Amino acid sequence: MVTKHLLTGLPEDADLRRADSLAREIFSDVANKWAFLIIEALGEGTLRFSELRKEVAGISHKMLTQNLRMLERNGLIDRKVHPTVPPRVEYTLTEPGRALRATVDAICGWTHQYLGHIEDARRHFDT
Amino acid sequence: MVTKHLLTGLPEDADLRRADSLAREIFSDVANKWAFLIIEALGEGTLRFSELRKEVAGISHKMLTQNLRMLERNGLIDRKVHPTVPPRVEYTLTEPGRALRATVDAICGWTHQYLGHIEDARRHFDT
DNA sequence: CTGAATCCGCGGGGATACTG
DNA sequence: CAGTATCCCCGCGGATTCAG
Repeated sequence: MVTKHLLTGLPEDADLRRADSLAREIFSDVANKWAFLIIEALGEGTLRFSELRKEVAGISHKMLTQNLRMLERNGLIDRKVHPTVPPRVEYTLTEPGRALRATVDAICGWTHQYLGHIEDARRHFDT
Repeated sequence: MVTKHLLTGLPEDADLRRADSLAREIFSDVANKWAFLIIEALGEGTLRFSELRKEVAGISHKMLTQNLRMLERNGLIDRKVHPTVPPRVEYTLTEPGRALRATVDAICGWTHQYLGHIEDARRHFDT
């Protein structure tokens, strides 16, 4: 089955192996907290660079640009430059980006839902 | 609204702020590729340390133990030690862990679904 | 304001050796 | 086999500077 091997297994077929390695690469790109937080911050709206910087608490200038480039390259966000001075650049989620945001939302929901369980588990573990 | 501030914002209320910082911490722990790949590998079943090592391609001994400890501490996996020699340790997802796995599955599905879009976006970007 | 480039310190993470 | 501890190096990522 394909899904079984999509990210962790070792498919025999050359095509599957190629698709798998690509999926792995995308997964490694996208499955990091900064990318998720940026996607979450964008939501349904549009934000400028400096707004994102404020919205995503704790992110550095460099990490923000780096992740924005990555997300743009993978087609998750749309980057619109207004040729004004000073420049104004607006970022928006594309359709694939919004689709991924749904799953990031799910993770946020999960975190929210299990906060109590996790606190308990931690207290129990730290002894 | 709570969810708006759950991960990115700055709530005014002290309780919310505390919950938020905790949520952030959990999010930072859990939202990394190795944790996801381990969760995905465990799936519905039970795996030993050495089996996980094989299943999660490319993970090092150290990263595996480190992430397993973290996941155990947060109550996402159950660690069962069989007092035999040689030792036998089995890992299984707990209920919260399985709940999170559903969302990780969603990300895998997303990756699969948008592979084509992403390839195209990349080709277009790399010019 | 956005963002590329450079410098650099610190810690992530690999390899290895050792215990139970 | 599972897990901890130690060493060590490379690269992530922060701070700063310069450009458009």
